[in-house]
Amino acid sequence: ALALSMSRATDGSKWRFLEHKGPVLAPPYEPLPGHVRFFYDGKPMKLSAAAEEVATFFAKMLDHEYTTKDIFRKNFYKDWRKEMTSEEKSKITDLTKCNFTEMSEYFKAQSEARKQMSKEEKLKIREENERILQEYGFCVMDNHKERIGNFRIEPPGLFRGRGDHPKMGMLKRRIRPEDIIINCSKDSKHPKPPQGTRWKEVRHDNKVTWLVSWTENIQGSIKYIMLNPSSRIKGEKDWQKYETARRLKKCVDRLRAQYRDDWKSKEMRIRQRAVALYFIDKLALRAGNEKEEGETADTVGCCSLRVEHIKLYPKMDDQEYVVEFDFLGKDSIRYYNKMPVEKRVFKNLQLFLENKQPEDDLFDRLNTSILNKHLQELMDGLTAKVFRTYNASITLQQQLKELTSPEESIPAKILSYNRANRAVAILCNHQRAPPKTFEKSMQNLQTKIDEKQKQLSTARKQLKGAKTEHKIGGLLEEQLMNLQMQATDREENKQIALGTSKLNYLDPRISVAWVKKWDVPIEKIYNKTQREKFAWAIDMAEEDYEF
DNA sequence: CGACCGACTTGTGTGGAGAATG
DNA sequence: CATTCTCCACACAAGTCGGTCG
Repeated sequence: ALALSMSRATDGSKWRFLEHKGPVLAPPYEPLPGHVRFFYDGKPMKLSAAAEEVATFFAKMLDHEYTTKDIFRKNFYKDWRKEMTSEEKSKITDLTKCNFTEMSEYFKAQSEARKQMSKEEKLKIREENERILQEYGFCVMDNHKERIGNFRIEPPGLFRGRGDHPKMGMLKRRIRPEDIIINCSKDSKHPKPPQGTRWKEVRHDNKVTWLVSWTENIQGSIKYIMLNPSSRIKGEKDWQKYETARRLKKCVDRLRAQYRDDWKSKEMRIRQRAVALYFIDKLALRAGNEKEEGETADTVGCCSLRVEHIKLYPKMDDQEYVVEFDFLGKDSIRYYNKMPVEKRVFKNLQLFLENKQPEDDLFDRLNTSILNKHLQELMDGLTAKVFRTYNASITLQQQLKELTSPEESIPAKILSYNRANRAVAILCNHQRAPPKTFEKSMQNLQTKIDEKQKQLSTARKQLKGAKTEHKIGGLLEEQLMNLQMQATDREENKQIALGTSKLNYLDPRISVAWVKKWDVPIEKIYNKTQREKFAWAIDMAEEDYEF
C-alpha cells in the first residue's frame, strides 16, 4: 500500500476513474406570504423578490449583535441596494428607517413550528434527507464507493467573517449551475445540470481531488466539493503527513542545533529566520503568510508578527529575558503568552526592534516562502506546519507515558488521556468560548456528586456488618469517583477545544496504541466519525507503536 | 522576486438528534 | 411523556503552501 501510494504521488495523478452526481443546489427563494410585511419609515412597503430575499437574510440575523455594527450595516446596505429596482432604490435611502421585525418574527415562528412538528413529519424530512444523501453523497473513485464531504452548494446569505472583518455583511450571492465546474472522468456518467441550465464547465483533471468547484464572490476564492475524511484519498494524505512529522523527529536535534547556531550569524536575514523558527518550534506558532490589507481581518502568524505584538522584559518577577506575545491569530483567536527565552534570542529581538514603529514587521527580512525554502533544504518535505504536527504528536506521546498509571481505572485512564490531549490543545492555542450552559452543567454535575456522596454514607450506615456492604459500598464509591473525574475533566476543559488537535495534529496511531496497551475501548477516545477517519491507523497500529 | 491563483488542510461555532432526566 | 442536556455532523471561514507569470 505504501509503495502504491508513493507511486501515485510521483506521477501526480490522484485517480483513474471518478463518477458522481454533481452538487445539490441551494433551494430557490420562496417569497414571503403577503401578510408578512416590510416597513419603511413606518409604512408597509412591498419589495421585489430580489430585494426581499436579501432583506430576509438581514431579518434572520436581527438578534445578532453584528447587525448593529457599522461595517456590517454599511456593507449589507450597499449590496442590498444593488438588488433593488430603481423605484426601490429611490424610496429606500436610509437603513435606520427600515423595519424588518415582522419578517424576523415570521422566521422565528417558522423555526418554532419546525420544532413542534409531529414525529411523522419529522420522519418524512429525515427520510428525504437520507434519500438525497444516498443519491448525491457518494461517488465512485477508482474501485471504491466513497462518501463525499460537502455535496451541497452553499446557500446565499450575508457574509459574516470572524473577528473584525472588513467585509462582514456583504451579500454572498446565489450559486447557479452556470457558475459551477464539474470534475469527473471522461468515461464516467457525467452529472446532469438541472433542466434548462448548463454547467460552467465539465473537465477531466485527475491531478486534483475535487469533484465540483465554484468561485465565491466575497474574496473571489474557489470553493470545492471534496471527499469525506474517511476516503482513501484523504486517509493516505493524512498518513503521509504524519510520516513527514516522524521524519522530522529523526532530525529535529540537528535542526535545533542549526538554528541556535544561526542566532549568531553575521546576516540579519539568517538571524531572523533562526529566531522565527525557534518560535515555530517552541511555541507551535503558525507560519504566518502575508495578507492583503482590507480584504480580511487583521490577524498574524509567526512570519507576519509586528513590533506591536511582542514586548520584551529583561527581568520579570524572578525570570530573565521574558518575551510577551499578544496578537490575534487564525480566526482572530487571541494568542497571549509570556515566555522566558535564551539571552541570545532576547538580544536578537532587541536588534530586530531597533528603529521600528509598532506597525512594522518584526521579521522584516523574512516571509513564509523564504522560511519554507530553507526548511525544504534541511529536510525533504519539511515546511513550517510540520513542526506543529510533530510537536503536537510528540507531546501527546510523552504526556500519555507520563500520566497513565497502570493500576488506575478505565475512567481515570480516560481522564489521563484527555489531559494529555489538553496539553497539546494548550500548546496549539486551541481555545473555545466557554459553553453558554457551562456553569449550569457544572452545577448539575456537582448536585449529582453530592447526592452520590449522601447515598454512599447512608449505605455505609445501613449496611454496617452486612456481608453485601463491601459490594454495594464499592459500587457507589466507584460511581462517585467517576462523577468526580467527569467534573474535573469538564472543569479543566472549560476554555480548551480538544477536537482540532485530535482531528488534525495527533498521529492517531499513538492513540490506537495507547487504547490497545491499556485495554481502553476505542469508542471512549474516538466517536464513529473519528473511527472512520482513522480507520487506517486502527488497522495499522499495534500497542508498541512509537511515533 | 512578488503578486496572484489554485488546491488543499485547519479551525470555530451552531443546530438539531438523540440521550438523559424529572 | 415532556423537557433539558450533550454531543455530533455540518457549515463554511481562514489558514498553509506550491506553482505560474510578468
